[in-house]
Amino acid sequence: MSQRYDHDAVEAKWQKKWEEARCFEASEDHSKPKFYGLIEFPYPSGQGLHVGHPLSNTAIDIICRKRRMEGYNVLFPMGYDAFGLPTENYAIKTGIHPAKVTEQNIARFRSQLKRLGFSFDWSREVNTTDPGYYKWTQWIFLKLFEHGLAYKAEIPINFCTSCKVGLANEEVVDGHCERCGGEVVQKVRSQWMLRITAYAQRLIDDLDAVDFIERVKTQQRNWIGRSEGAEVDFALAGTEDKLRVFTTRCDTLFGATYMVMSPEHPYIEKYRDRIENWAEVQAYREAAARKSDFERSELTKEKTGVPLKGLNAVNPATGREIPVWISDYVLMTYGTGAIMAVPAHDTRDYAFAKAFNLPIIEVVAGGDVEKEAFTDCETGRMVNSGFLNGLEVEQAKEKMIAWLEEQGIGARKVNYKLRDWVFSRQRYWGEPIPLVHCEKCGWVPLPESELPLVLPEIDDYTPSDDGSSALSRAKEWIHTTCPKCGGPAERETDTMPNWAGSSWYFLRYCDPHNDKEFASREALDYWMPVDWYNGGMEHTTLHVLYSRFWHKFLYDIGLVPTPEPYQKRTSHGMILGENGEKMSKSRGNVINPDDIVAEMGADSFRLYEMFMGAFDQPKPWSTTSARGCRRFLDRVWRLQDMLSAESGVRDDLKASLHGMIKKVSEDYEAMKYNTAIAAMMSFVNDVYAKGDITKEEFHALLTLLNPVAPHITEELNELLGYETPLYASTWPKWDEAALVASTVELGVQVNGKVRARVTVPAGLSKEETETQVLAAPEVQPWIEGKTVRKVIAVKNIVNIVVA
RNA sequence: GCCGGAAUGAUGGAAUUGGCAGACGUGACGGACUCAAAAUCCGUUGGUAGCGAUACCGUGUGGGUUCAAGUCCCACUUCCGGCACCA
Repeated sequence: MSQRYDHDAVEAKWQKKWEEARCFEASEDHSKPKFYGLIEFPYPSGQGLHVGHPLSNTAIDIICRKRRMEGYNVLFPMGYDAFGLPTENYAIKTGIHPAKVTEQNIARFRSQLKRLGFSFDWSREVNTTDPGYYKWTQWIFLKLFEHGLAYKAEIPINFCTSCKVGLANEEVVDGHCERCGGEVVQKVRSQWMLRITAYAQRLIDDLDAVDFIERVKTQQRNWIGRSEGAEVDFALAGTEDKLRVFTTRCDTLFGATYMVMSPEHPYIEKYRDRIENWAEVQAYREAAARKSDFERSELTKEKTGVPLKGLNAVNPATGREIPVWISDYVLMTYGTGAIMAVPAHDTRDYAFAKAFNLPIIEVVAGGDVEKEAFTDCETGRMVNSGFLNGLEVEQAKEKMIAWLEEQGIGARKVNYKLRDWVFSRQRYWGEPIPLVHCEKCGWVPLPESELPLVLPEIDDYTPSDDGSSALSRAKEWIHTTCPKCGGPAERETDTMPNWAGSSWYFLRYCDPHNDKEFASREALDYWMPVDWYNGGMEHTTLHVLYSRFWHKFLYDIGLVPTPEPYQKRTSHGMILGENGEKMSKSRGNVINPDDIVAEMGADSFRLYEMFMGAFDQPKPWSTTSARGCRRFLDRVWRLQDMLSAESGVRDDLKASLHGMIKKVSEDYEAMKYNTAIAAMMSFVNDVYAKGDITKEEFHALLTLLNPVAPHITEELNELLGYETPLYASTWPKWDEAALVASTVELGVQVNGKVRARVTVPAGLSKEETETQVLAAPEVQPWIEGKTVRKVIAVKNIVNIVVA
């Protein structure tokens, strides 16, 4: 009898062996085909790993282990995205330097990850807070600056009142800070911005060339929010000025009965003297300024606004004067900050017109504008619209654009919802922005020789009361000389957001110890692009979009070989608590991976996470189900007591074995890990029913199971007497011929209902099958005395239609 | 409101993409082993009726297409994600 399966001993043994053999380190032999598998490097929080990390990691670990067995040179690296607020907040509280906290947290993460047996290439570990790494983050920033893609702007930013830090739009969730949940308000600050909008169209277009799961593509497209339309100039009566608007419905121009400007529109100040109700206007603007973007958009109900008395616009289509209003439903940050209002065909304009009794003119027939706005573009026909009358909406748009261009008062225009990326953080624990401000020369980049610009040692990490970072108090560090003129200059005290280091880390993995370049061109040519990248959906509009943008920029300036960083992007579903709710400390339903590993071992844990359900769907945790996975590994372990005296693959197991090889091979590739594992369970059940297994059959099973449960399978492989460890073995191939059984059981339907089963020899033609089935005794009771109208034989089904 | 995803036994989930619904696991029940328990092994387990073979019903709801629908079409309901006054 074999010994009991002792997961601790087995797993420790093999983890040590792998480390000593360095068998998962990527080779620099560039003649072999490569595979670059990637998972999002974790933020090393104080809490350690949660159950979601191993889900993503195991999924790609399986693919990487399989690829190695298929002969690929595999790069599967790991690192830490370690700049960020929780560490800094902890430092503020305790006074311990964030670098020190980071180091401790990384040590914990590393040991947890090693305990789970992932086949990472640990020799390539990166850490975004290491000056040797962030030197290159700063370097790339300088390249962006050099090419005009980094600029400083006075803009209203999202400001978290609790973190005292500016946030990108992507980091604001329901008017609250994504990280701490604090209230977010608008604050005007001078901020570094990255011109991601310059890449908006390419970020959409190039999605066609990559293999991302569809929901990632759609979500990115929606976030970028392309919309096609036209810009149109409306003359302001009695002035030389034009009020420019953006519209997607220029076909409805004849129906524009008033205009609305955002309360921040510069024309309001400009025409202050003409505005007769200035006090009222000013009061409205002040009230709007006090509201955050969130408040302004949250209360979708009541429309508010004030007319600008004394200022009228002229509808260029009708020549009529129409009033100009201001309202906070028009955003200064989109389009031109002003709109033409067509209440008959826009629901917001309709609500506004109803609230303030403004005229509603129908210009697209087909709805009932007495009741509601008619916004359908498919069925309507133009009316009350001069030269557009009778046209369909799409035709009318084209004709209107042509007319506008001819008149010189408008043009085709594409707008995007995507905004430029607010890149400054008023925080200590981030990459310093390597620029200095000189009175004479303005913003001057540091020369490359001065990189990395290292964070200075300070005692107090708290942001300053004026909202600037703790760095603003490091006077010695701040005061420097201008690299250009040698005069006195000051360093930038804002740091980069934590998305900076993660925007290019996959490049560093290709050549992580290079101190001359961020990565050698040779390494990049060989390894890039990432072949398969798995990560969370929450990063779709943040990290994935940002890193695509950086990568495209680096491609444009000739530093990387591919226009896209990731060839394939997949995403896992969230693991919920046992009660089906999201895991959280406050709900008290958090599962700690350490506990599970201690109880049943890393292999069982990995196996369970892969077996739980569809990889991309959310699914609840169940510790009892996890124990079922442990039970399966116990059954596999005991197969060593069931070794047959025979050898080779026996005929009666051949179909079952090859079926399993095929199923597992294909299902791994499709991330259908749950059904792959079910197939192996079925095979083991077959073996138990049969009573014994040969060494060769067992070895095939172990090879297939190895990517999911690497430790136990290596141990059994060794116990079986195989000298080559599984990690150095070859992935098995299935034999299609072996899959064909000698007989097939057909389900026989009569009028669509299964009535009988008939076993016939395999490989019969359709006609022969039909003849045999109609003659089969099991079928007779159902067709006797009836007319057989039709017989359909498909796959394993024969349907007989009788009357 | 818009864009995605989902709804299948007590339960997590399968179903070769139109072809025998419920694979595999959990739980439950029964049996074997044991002085006993645990562990293990072997069964049973969608519902209703029947001793039974069997019959009828059954994939959120209502219609439809088809020899055949969990799968396709139309109209809904509920839940989960994302976006949201984007002109």
